[in-house]
Amino acid sequence: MPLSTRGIDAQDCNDAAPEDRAEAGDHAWDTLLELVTSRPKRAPDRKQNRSKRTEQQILNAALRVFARDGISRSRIADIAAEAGISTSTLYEYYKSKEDLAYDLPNSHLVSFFQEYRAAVVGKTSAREKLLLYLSMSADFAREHADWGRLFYLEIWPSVLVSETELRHSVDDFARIARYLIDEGVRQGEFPAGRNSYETASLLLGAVNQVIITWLLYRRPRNLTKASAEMADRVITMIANERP
Amino acid sequence: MPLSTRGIDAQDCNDAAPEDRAEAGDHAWDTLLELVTSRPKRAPDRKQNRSKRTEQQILNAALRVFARDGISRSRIADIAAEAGISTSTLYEYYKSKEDLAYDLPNSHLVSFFQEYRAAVVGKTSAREKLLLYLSMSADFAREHADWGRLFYLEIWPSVLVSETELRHSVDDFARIARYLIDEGVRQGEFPAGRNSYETASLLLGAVNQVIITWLLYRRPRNLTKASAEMADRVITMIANERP
DNA sequence: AAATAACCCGACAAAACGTCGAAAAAAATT
DNA sequence: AATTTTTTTCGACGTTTTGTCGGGTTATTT
Repeated sequence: MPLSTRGIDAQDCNDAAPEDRAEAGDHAWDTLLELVTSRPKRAPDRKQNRSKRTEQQILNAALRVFARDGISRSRIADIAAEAGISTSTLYEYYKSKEDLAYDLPNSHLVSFFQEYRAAVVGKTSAREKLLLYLSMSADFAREHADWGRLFYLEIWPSVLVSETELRHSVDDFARIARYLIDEGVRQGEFPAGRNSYETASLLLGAVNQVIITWLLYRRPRNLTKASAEMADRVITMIANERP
Repeated sequence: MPLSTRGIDAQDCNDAAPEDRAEAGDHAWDTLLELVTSRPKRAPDRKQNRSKRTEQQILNAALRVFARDGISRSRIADIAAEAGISTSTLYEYYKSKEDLAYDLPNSHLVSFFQEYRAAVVGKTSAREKLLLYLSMSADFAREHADWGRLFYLEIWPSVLVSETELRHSVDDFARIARYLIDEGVRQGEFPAGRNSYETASLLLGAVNQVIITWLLYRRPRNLTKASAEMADRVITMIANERP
């Protein structure tokens, strides 16, 4: 649980000190990080502690079962049993399997953004920030492989994701990459003249491909090394690209 | 229906004329193309024409319904109704919805390989072949958008694909890219010293990302142009990479 | 044209999903 | 601390979807 309750304070500095130093106090960057780490949780309307515990049990159980069987083969009854509750209780918390599946990855995703936010402090160049971002995203999937399988292999590419709340967090994922690419161009680390949207697709597509292959086949063996290499390689290519 | 019945003749040239010209008559390349265009169809044991028609109706209906509702929300009964048959008849052909969903993309995929095989004749450099391959893959998804949604957004990344027959065709997809990269290195078009597996991930990941984004959001508007640009850009980067 | 094989469907069984009202537990009120 | 009220849980039950089976229909073979 990194960073915890930083929610409010970064936002209301909007009208406060408008620093003019170009490098260090990057306003838009802070705002973006604040945004992605504070997407509101759905349905926080439970009163008793017992409920929070039950909800957590459901989430843990669902993650295990989904990762093991895939969403389509998983049964609500199995998840409820694994969570130690009755199926009807589960329906008190989520109105359907789909609802559960598409809410589930949210908390992990926010955790990832929080971890990144904490780790990126001190990095100055856009290139460093970008490399860290991509490396950390792969490492996060490795450390939370059950979540990774669910998110990268079932949720992210799904047609259904565009109808859910999760969509915003997914969009944030690309938004950060795009922001850093633009920043790199402004600071002269990357050549100008390219569509940053396309460049972001290139970067994310390449790294995600490595992650997905690892999640499916556990190859290459060392994901941390492979993804960092890939990220570094592609970033270098982009930096050296003739405009 | 491109190329139609070229199945057999290319195979029995295995023991025939072993041409030594390095460029034109590339044996391994022909063999690979032959392999990917002739993956055996599952369950060809139907005798009557009536059955072939019924099976085709099922496939067409399933493609429409899956693309419209997503696999998980689609109902067998809907597909059967759309195909103009009873549900129990559908079960004569496919033992489950999953079975149907994972067999469905096969024929289109083979068609794509066949179209590519026909179009690549005459291209000599590995770079040209690779560019054509990636461009055509995007264009094929655009022309068969229903199939594209099913294949790229639901089947390919799925955990379940690794258990199905379709896996082989999916593997073929990457194998061709890898082959062409290796060929490019041999012919000096690309610098040596890189893992061709990694380079293939980079290429496919980048282009697929463009395709997926288009399938989900219809952006960028012109997929043909965007994917060709992306492919060309990445191939150029790889060609210019310092070893 | 009779026999055999292939194909199709209605009726039924099984499994999974989802709802509801009442019981149990916790919190609030008196 | 007994009560009322609110929150949470669960078993019983209805609905939807999946999957099976035997017999009837159509095509093919002899």
